[in-house]
Amino acid sequence: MNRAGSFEMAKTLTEEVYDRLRDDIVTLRLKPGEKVSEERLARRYEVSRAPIRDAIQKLLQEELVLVKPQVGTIIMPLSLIRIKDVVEVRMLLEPYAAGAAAERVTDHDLEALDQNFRQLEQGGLDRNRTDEILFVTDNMLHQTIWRLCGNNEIYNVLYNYRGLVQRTVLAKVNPSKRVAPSRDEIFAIFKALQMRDRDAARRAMQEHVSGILGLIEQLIREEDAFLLEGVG
Amino acid sequence: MNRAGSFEMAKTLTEEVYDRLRDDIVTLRLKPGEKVSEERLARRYEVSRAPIRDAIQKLLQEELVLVKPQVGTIIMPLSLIRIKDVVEVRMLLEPYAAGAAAERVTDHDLEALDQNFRQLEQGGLDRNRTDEILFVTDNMLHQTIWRLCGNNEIYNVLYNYRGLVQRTVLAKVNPSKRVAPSRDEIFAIFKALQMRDRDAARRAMQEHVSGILGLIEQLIREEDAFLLEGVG
DNA sequence: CCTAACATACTGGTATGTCAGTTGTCAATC
DNA sequence: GATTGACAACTGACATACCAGTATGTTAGG
Repeated sequence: MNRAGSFEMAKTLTEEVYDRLRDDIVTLRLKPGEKVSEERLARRYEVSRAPIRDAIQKLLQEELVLVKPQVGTIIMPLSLIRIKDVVEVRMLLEPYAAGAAAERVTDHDLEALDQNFRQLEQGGLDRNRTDEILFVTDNMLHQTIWRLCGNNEIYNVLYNYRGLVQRTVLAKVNPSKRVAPSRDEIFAIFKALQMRDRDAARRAMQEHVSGILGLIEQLIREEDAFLLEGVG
Repeated sequence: MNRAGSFEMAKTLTEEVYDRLRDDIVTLRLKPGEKVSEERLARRYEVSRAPIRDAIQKLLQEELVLVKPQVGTIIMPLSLIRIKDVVEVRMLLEPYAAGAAAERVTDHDLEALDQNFRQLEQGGLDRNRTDEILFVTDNMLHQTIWRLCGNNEIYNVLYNYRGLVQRTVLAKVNPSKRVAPSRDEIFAIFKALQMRDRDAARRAMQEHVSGILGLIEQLIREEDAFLLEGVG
């Protein structure tokens, strides 16, 4: 059911609601901690409460919402600790996945990635556009690796996390700080894939996720400092 | 919402149905590939279709069932390939978890585990009873480690897999083959926890999961051989 | 005997109504 | 002024009814 098949049959309302709701959450149109209700959502999306309930069940599984019976449903608050846990899992899985993918990547996959990287290199674009391409490229690289690693469970686990990470990045990360290192990191991964070098791919991915983990840890420190400041 | 809190409030019907349905699946009372229907299940458990649907959503997330719209719902067929993927993920996560747990385990946790291991050692029990205790002990050891590893996401991922693994073991594994090595393996893990030895715990767990992986791979080979035989 | 149109039974998807539990309000009470 | 408790508003849990899509058996036509 995962790993988007070439083209989908007609989506059910549940799926449609799920997609829209999920997008509203990860793009922060629905804010962390915000209270929603099945009925209001039903009116908002102009469907009945049934598909809303089903969609919320799926979001519950991704832990993007929190349901308290008889009280309400809230958008899962951001938790840097939780994101740190997620990134730690990625740290354990993704280097292996990258290594496996290096041995399985096809020319077609490499070509698709190469197009994005060429856009990145030519430069001359304004900052926002560069960041956007970087974001898309990074995403594509990761998802390509998940898909190619030959282990569908790894794909599932990592795929399910993508919303959480994306939401955190949008909410907390000042893009300007992180662009340069990130670009070098993912480029190194791409190069390793091109050379079908398992070890190099593993190391490059390890480096990359370490970078993300370091960023998260720094954010946690900043948050702690802010909280202490508030008290003092 | 995970990590069973000390005592639960009144369960919702959905939770109750989920528990019963899940148990019926992992104990093979509902057989892999068997077709079920929301309405029949509703009659069987004497509830309406609503809680059945919610429960099925949860089982869908664990991939214990497969839902085809307008066609039916079937119990997820056993797939050794899939289990192999699952065990590979465990191979990447559990050694780390065991190492982390070794540094966090409390005397209370050790005492609880020790009780089980003492039962195993004294012997003099019939085979079935020994296997049962071994099974329980193994389960407790793993879940203790997941809980103690300090990373809730690792816990969640591994916890979600427990049904799939259990079902496969029940369906495919001839217990007599596997008892002795498994006992030594988990005992080594326990010892490492007792000594709070991170590296030893990691290695012992690696060994243990390797053993399981080897078992699965052997089962796959046997299945292939059987299929080829059928053709020849 | 085969094929294709059709009738039928069954499925999950969806809409809607009801219910019991929770929460916040606000007046009665101390 | 603080505490309490009745009450109204709102929530998700659950029941029920209906719908549209799918599979399958049946039959008319060749």
